[in-house]
Amino acid sequence: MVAPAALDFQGSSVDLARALIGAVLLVDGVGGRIVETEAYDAEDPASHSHRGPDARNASMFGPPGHAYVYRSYGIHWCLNLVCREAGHGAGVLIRALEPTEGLDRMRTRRGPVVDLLLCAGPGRVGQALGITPAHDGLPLDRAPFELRPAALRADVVVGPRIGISKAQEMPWRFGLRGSRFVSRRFP
DNA sequence: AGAACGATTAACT
DNA sequence: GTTAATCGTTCTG
Repeated sequence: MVAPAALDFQGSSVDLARALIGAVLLVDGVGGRIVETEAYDAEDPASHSHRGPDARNASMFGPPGHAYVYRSYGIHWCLNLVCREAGHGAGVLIRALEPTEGLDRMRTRRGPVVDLLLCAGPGRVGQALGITPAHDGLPLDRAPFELRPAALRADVVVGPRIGISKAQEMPWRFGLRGSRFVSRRFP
C-alpha cells in the first residue's frame, strides 16, 4: 500500500508541477490524467507574474488551489493551477492530458482530430475542457472542477520548457514517462 | 501612437 | 522543416 501523493498547493510550483503528473483533472466531468505540466514563479523571467500583479494575472496572486486562465496568442485559453501563499504569484500550466472521461464532448469541441491530439498542448487542453475566462479565479476543490491526486507516485521525466524566450534552460517541464499524449517528446 | 511580441496551433512545403 | 492567424500586453519614440 503506497500513500497517495497529496497535492500541496502551499509549496513551490516546481514541486506541484511534478506532483500533478498522474493526477486526474476534470472540468464538468470532462478531462483525464495529467501527463505534462510546466512550473512558473514570480522570480522567473518567463512567468506572467514576474512583473507583479495586474488585471490579467490577478488570479496568480490570489489564493492557492484556484485556477488562473489566460489568453495565449490572442486565440487560445490556457489553464494554470495557482500555488504558494496568496500574493506570491506562482502556478503550474497544464500542458497535456490523457483523455479518459467525456471523450464525446472533447471531440465535439476539438473538431476532426485523432484522439491522441485532443489534449496534447495547453491550448488544446483549454479547448477540449471548455475553459473560458469565466473559470479564471475559481477554486479547484469544487464544481465545475474535480482534481484527484495520483494513486501511485508517477514515473516522471523532466526537460526544458516550451515556447518561451527567457529562462529557457530551466528544467521546469514535467511529463509522464512514455506517455504518447504529451505535446512533445522529452529528450 | 505605432511596433513588436508572445507559456500556441494548424496548415503547408 | 516553415509560416499565417490573431489580439491583448508591453516596449519604444
